[in-house]
Amino acid sequence: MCGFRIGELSKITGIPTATIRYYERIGLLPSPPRTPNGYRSYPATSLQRLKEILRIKEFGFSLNEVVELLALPERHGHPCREMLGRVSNKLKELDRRIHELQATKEKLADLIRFCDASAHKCQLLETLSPLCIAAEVAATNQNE
Amino acid sequence: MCGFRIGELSKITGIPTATIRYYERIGLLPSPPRTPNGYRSYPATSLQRLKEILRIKEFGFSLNEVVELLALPERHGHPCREMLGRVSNKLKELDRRIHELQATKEKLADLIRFCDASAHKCQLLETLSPLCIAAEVAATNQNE
DNA sequence: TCTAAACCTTGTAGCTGCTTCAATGTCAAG
DNA sequence: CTTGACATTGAAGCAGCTACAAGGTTTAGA
Repeated sequence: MCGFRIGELSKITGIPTATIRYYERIGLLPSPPRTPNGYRSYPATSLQRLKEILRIKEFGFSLNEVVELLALPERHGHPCREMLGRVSNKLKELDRRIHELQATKEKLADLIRFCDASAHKCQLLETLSPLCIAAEVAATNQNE
Repeated sequence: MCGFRIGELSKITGIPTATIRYYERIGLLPSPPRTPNGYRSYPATSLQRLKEILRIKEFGFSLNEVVELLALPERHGHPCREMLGRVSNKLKELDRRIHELQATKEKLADLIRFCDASAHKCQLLETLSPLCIAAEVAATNQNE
């Protein structure tokens, strides 16, 4: 009848104990009963819950979204339809973020290409830093 | 000789006044002199500085990294080499994050495909939520 | 029996990059 | 003289943890 201690749960799931307590604090994981000495004593359902949380997080959902998704079947009349909507929205959001990062990455890559091309002037410093010392740049380019 | 007021700087750069004050607080933007009534009176160099900050941020650098990059020419003996190193690291970091997001996105897309394929069972709910109500799922799939 | 280690507890503060709020002060126009 | 648009400060809030500090408990070993 003795449940898991927080450290055991942590070892099984790989979630740090501080994080498990944090999940409890924000209402993501129900407060477990305590042993007489005050230690948390988790039932097997807590382990299940933590695994579900991990799984949903892997799909890119925030903790708030995890709370909502886990509550869907109870709260919502049409959980699957609702779920599908949320998943497609998340997919679009991931797409947006990927495109943003790619745009940023290409700008940065361009910067490096320009820097290599113009050996007499460091485009990196020119663009990212206001005070480019030309001599230093030349020396650096020789060394590379 | 009267400099910019914070609101003017904000309009020019598009950075909210609260954010400009925040940049000052964290040492990213030097504290400007004050007018007799206590208002900040920014010289033109502050405007330049804010524009530089914006530019570097656009390349995916954090504010801490912005501080470091802007200080490179003064602090470092070989600013261009150093800059090149930081830029390549940032490029790798962006790449990592893009791949992570793409992996997440593909997992999510797979989930949707499975859900569509198996009309009798909602894979979304099965995977993301522990209590899948089969009847509800069937009804939802009909409605779509 | 004593001690040291490995647990557990709580509360608090830190991280990033802001945003928002409250309470107040200043200044120009109508 | 009031109204509105500006400015000031300090503090709190967001996400998702992480890392303390200062203590209590339990267990193994000498």
